[in-house]
Amino acid sequence: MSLKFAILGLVEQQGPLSGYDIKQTIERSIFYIWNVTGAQIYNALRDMREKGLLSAETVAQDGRPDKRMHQITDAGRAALVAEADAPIRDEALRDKVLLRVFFGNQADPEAMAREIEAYMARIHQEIDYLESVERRVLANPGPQHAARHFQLLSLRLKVAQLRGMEEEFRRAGYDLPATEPDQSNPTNIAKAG
Amino acid sequence: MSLKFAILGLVEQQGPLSGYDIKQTIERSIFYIWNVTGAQIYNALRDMREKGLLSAETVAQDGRPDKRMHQITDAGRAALVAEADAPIRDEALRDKVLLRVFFGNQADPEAMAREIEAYMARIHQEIDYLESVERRVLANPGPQHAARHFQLLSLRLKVAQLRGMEEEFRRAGYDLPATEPDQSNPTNIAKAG
DNA sequence: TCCATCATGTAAGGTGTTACATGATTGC
DNA sequence: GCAATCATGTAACACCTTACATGATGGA
Repeated sequence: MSLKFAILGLVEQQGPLSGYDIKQTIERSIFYIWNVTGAQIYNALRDMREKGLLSAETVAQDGRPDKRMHQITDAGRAALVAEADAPIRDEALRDKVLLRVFFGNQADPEAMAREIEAYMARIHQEIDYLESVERRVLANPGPQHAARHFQLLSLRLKVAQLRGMEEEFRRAGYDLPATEPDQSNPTNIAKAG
Repeated sequence: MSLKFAILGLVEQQGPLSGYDIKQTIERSIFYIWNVTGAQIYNALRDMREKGLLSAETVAQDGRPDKRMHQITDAGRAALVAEADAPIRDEALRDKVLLRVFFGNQADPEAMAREIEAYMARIHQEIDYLESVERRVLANPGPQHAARHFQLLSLRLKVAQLRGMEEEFRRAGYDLPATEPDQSNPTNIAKAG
């Protein structure tokens, strides 16, 4: 349901979108929360059209392939609000990185330390990048108060998690490897995996 | 692979275990990292027996059903070490709670605030509980230095994430609802969902 | 010439969730 | 008498990943 919830939310907020647009939008907005592949989106869209949550219109373009622009329907809006109003459940925990840390004694000790430090470097870059996203959101006012509030909150929650981990790794004696900062094209944790 | 990695790690460290034992062990040790159902474990065990990663022996008991005790094989140990030595990849992000926060503007504002505060209360209890686990681990020395180091590290990383979120919710103006502390049977985030 | 971008999809396989089924013992 | 604990499993479905397939345009 979560992927469909995300798609409904994005289509509701950003007008008509193609599958391709949705992929791009996710990579610009909720990449730090929810990761998707193209195949997943096209499958979800077919399903949602069949269930009447979205309506689609094929648009011909010249020099480019046709695209199917999706709009949210009344049923879709109802499904979106129903999900948004449902109680927040604690999600099933599944953290591969923490699992690897837990069984870190099974690995070669020096290799493990290097892996952890490389991971710290990626966390560090991800924090920098999310903060640049935050500044961008703040710089662009726009009228939707509530949408911005929750968008910023989720962003800051994610940053807070990452910062917490970074500090904890430091406390345990691990160090960031020295690197020159690269502002132009920050490695994106969401993409790298 | 992660579930199988976890099972290999536990069977390696805790000697022969039945499917039921593995479930109990997970609930006592890595519940905050990896959540499983019984069905999943029995399916994984069948698979791993067929692939020769585990060997099993059926043990008859009186007054209780038979059980199949599993031991790690050489092939299993090789698979465990191979996974442990593989590079740590950034996992595919999938956080239902942050997704709900991101689209929080689609919900009723007061209901949303209540949901968030209820969630904060669960985070708070989870932190308390994980800290009690940490104290238990510290109180019980045992000879396995490396195992303990990584176990404590993963525990503290998780606590650091939760603390980070708690602070961030507070900064955003959300408050923990007042409750009397219940030490006897802390609500377990891993289980509640 | 080759790669990236735009644009949509199928197919196969892996993983996870939920519901169901069985059946004895122990404690309230 | 009923619920919980011990113990194992199947079946159906939902969801995610990976690989494959097509094909035009525009820039280095």
